[in-house]
Amino acid sequence: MDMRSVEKKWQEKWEKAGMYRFDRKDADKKFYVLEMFSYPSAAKLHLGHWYNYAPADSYARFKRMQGYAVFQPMGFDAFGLPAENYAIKTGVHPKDSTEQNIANMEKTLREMGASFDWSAELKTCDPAYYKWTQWMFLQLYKHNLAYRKEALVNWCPSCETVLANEQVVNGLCERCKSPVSRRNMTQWFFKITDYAEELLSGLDTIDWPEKTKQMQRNWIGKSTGCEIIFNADNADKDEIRVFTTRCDTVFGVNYVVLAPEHPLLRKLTTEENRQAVEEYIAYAAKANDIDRLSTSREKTGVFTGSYAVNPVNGKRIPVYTADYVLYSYGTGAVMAVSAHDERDFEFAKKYNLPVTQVLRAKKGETVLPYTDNGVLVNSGKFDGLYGEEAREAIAAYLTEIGKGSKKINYRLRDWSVSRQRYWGAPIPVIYCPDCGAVPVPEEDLPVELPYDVEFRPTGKSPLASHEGFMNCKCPRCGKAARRDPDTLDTFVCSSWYYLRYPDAHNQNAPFDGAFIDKMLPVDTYIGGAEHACMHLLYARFFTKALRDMGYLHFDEPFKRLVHQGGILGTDGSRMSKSKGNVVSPDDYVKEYGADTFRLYLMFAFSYTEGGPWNDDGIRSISKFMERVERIVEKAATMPASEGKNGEEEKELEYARNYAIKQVSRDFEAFSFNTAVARLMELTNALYKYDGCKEKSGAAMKRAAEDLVKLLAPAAPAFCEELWERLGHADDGSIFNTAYPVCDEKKLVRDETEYAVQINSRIKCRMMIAHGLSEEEIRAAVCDNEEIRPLLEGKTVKKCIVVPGRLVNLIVG
RNA sequence: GCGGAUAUGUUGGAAUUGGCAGACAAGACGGACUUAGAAUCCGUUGGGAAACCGUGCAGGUUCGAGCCCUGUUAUCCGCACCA
Repeated sequence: MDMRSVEKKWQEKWEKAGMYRFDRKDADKKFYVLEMFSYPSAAKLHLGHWYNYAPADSYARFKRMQGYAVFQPMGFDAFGLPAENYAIKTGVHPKDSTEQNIANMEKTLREMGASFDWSAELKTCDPAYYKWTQWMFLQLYKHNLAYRKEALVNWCPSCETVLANEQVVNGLCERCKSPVSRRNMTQWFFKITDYAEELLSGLDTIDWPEKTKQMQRNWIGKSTGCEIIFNADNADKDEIRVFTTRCDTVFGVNYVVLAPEHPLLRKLTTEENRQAVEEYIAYAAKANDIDRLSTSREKTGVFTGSYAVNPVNGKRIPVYTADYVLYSYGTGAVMAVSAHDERDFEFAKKYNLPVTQVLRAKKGETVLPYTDNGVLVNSGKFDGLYGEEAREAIAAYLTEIGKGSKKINYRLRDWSVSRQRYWGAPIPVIYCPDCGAVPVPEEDLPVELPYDVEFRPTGKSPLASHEGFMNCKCPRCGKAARRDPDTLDTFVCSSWYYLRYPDAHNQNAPFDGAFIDKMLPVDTYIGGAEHACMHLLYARFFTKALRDMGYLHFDEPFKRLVHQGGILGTDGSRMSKSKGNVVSPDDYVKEYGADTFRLYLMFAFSYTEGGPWNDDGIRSISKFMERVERIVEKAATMPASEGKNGEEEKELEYARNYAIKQVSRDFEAFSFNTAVARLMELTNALYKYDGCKEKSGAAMKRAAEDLVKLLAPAAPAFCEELWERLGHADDGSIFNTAYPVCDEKKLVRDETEYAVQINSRIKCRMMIAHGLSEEEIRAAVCDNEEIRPLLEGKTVKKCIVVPGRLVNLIVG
């Protein structure tokens, strides 16, 4: 078969018939399959795109044949740094290069033969789309979920922009790998922390890979403990609040530590210590995140000269500052219990601070630092209590004396969304000298991104130097005002796109609420695991926030999530231009056709595992398809007479029904490689049957038709063509026919081969008729001519029968 | 350091979740057809002469373990001074 022209023929037919266009009337039997949309970074699809989209499309086609009204849209996450960096390098405007890339990618995506509903296509850089991204910002602002504050932010000196915490990897910029430094800037934040608890508990309600859920749990980082107030021993009795999960050790506090950024630090520093503390603050600010994050880094710190009072025993303890305490977590201050915390212990040893033991091991020796649960000692009336019980009692006591209370802390921090870059959605806020920050009125949206902007980085936002953009009137008082020169993090754009697709052309709202409630959640979402703590968390946050605003009525955006594995270079490492191990799909597609390539991708890897690229088997897939074509051709031309339903025909029927059952199951589980294997078996069975003397054309055709149907999701154009040759030219498309259903009765054979074991060792195999009782099976086995001699002079103590599998005789 | 995953023939990978390990392929070898074969079809293919032995390694539970438990090693991924 000439794959290229057959593919073209069917792709045009599908297009013309509008086959994959979702009909709103079908919303009650909808099945929303979504693949993560892609960034239009390259002119062509790379192997990763194919591996993500092609098998996922096969899954969508499978659901369609099962009778669902499948909605499978595609679009482009079109804003972002790479286009801008490319522009800086080459001078090509981001809008132009992005549009060019999108046009090219659309073309190849169509050539892939995927059943996307292109009528719902969206591009995040389109004003018709980002108008609503800006609208989202305004809603969050209106509901106190967006706020502006001066904050220490992650700053990438090379990209000259702020990065979200999630975009900092090991202290390096996720994109350009330069060391990230910290800067104080006024930024917009989304209050994702308001949803910390629900983002955590909601994970138990969704069908996601356990690994990904665990990553989100760790990222949210819930920890239950106690906030305790240590009053400074000064005139103001300043309150130093610390967070601890181990309030059972509070009698053993040896000192208190403030993070170098802590607001109380300068106030508590005495004159004679001022110079040392100032130097330390400067030292800590300079240390970049790589140094700071290293656990092996030696602990440093300086004494402030001040003291604080331990609320439980009145002890006067020194106040230090040290950068092993993070300002961004908890209260930015900790109580140090040298005897029962490794870090505090190390610090105390280094600076010769006392170590007060307040816990002892229940059994055996207590070696300091002792950090496990222990029995309290030197803790006044709490002596003798243990672990959780001790913590409860002390927390109650602290509450009683007004010096603390139970507290839950999260590691999750608010999401910083301002970016000092050009190629993104402008933040819809105006700064008026009199009114301050004023949101742009909804009717004035979108705030359009101007084209003629100097985007070479200067450390300032490129938009800041565009006077036409910046100058405006205050929407409140009408005075001259300035726009926010920053753009939104592109993750904002991708946090709600799945809500836009079903209603992609709505001009009056981001989506029709009633319709979206019918179409969402996404039934199956497919994409890479690298988004675990970013996109997938942000999208959940947006859904929950919009729900609480009343715009939609479901709790989670993605019911089921599947990650495709990564395809590595032939050398086993990640594909990259610098390593020169990039595999291009184009040549394979040109030589074998898209269907063959798709089928190979499904067969050669375990979908969720991926692995190093290897094209050894692609010829065999091509051979397999030719084999299918030949046998289908043969079945199509045979006279369709019924046969005598002999043994051979029963075997073929068995193979046909077995394939139906297994392939359905495997597709549902994204176990495509085994599904293809079962189809190869069915093909082999057809050839075997074809070799028989007495064969029935009808049985042959039945098997061939089901083979083509089962294979159709994986090789769509190829199977359309075969379906037509099987005499269904008038039916339209194979994808409008019903998926085969397994007849369980055909899977029951008259006899089954059992393995026969004596004392768990296999001795022989024998055929046992279907429907015998365990007693009858036992009798048959004992009477077997190979088994009988082995039982002589022994008694059978026990007989284990596993139906359809084996019999195990325990003899003594 | 913490958390998660993975480890199976020469190779990619299966194993109905505790029941015949190695499905389906690739590769190799042999045969048929052929002037020819990189086409097609059909065999063989974990080790061992055999009893038997074989799922990273060492134990355990069980009639029975690739699968469960304990320990251990290697690789990958995520988090990492989170108080």
